[in-house]
Amino acid sequence: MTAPLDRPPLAPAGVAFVLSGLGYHAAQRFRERLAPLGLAPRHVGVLTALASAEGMSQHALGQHLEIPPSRMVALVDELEARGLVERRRNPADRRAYALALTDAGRRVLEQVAALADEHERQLCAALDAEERETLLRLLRRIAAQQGLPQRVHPSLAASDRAGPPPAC
Amino acid sequence: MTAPLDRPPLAPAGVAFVLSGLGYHAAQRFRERLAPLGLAPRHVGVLTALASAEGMSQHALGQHLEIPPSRMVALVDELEARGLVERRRNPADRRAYALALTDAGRRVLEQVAALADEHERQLCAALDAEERETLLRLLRRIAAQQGLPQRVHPSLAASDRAGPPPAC
DNA sequence: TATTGTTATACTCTATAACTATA
DNA sequence: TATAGTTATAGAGTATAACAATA
Repeated sequence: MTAPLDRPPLAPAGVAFVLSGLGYHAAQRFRERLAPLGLAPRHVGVLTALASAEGMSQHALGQHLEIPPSRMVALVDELEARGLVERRRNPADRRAYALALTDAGRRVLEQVAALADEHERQLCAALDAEERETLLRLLRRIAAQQGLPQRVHPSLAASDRAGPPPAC
Repeated sequence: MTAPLDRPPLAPAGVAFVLSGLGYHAAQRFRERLAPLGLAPRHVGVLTALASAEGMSQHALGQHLEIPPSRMVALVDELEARGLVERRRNPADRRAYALALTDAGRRVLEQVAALADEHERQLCAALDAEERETLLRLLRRIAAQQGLPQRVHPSLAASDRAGPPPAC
């Protein structure tokens, strides 16, 4: 038996709500840390994927990350303008580029890794090492069951977000 | 001592990354469940807050949720157009409205609650009841330490997100 | 005829600033 | 002079579709 309240009985926030709010918060803080490098989280997504797949074409990388071609153009333009990525012509197929990280790109990725470590530490400050491990294990179980890829952030596939023109 | 890899040694995703990805995922799935009602998550944020603060002015509600006035206009316009919220003139101060949920608004909130329950269940399908409790406890500890409000979703204050015009 | 990358265009969401009316 | 709400405008980010070059 529950006691009557003087306000409408709001259900306490569940896992989904807290997860969503905390995930948003984590992403924003990461975005702020990244800003001084002139990068947004989506750029890190591309750089990181590229680090594991040098020489991949723009199209293939976009497919891996679920980023449509037209968006890849702008993204790679930006990274190339910052000197972090190179578009090399592929002699075997002159339609496609072979994308490559530059040395500057690799250095920036190291900076990003350091900054991500600090981000992780700050975000988890409330938990001890064992609790962090427990949390990570539970989160990974959910992520796996929900079909999320391990290293690709789902927000990169922004197609389902704000809603594009409704496919006239 | 770690064995050499044939690929660049990518650090495994930490709490921050998994949290952010899973939070995004949870938000998207919630958005999809909401779509048939003609609502977006932001509308639910406003409706929920209003349920605990009937008669509040548009401005005050906006401050509580950290939503700027001009955005509140559009948001309340949309909710009013759907017949979920009423703008009542406040005789004591004719500049301000007293916002109120309509009966339809209350019914929709009940539908949303049911749908959120199902969402919660589906999202946590990988965990048993005890694990869910553990997860929720850990997430709440982090949320509290990070200064997040308990019932207000941080994405409602979208000011820090994509970046508005840079305050010329 | 299919594929890689590009451009043109349109749409959503947002914030800032100027404005109206009340106080 | 300050406050509640509104409107006008501009910018960031995205997707679709038409297009060019190459296969």
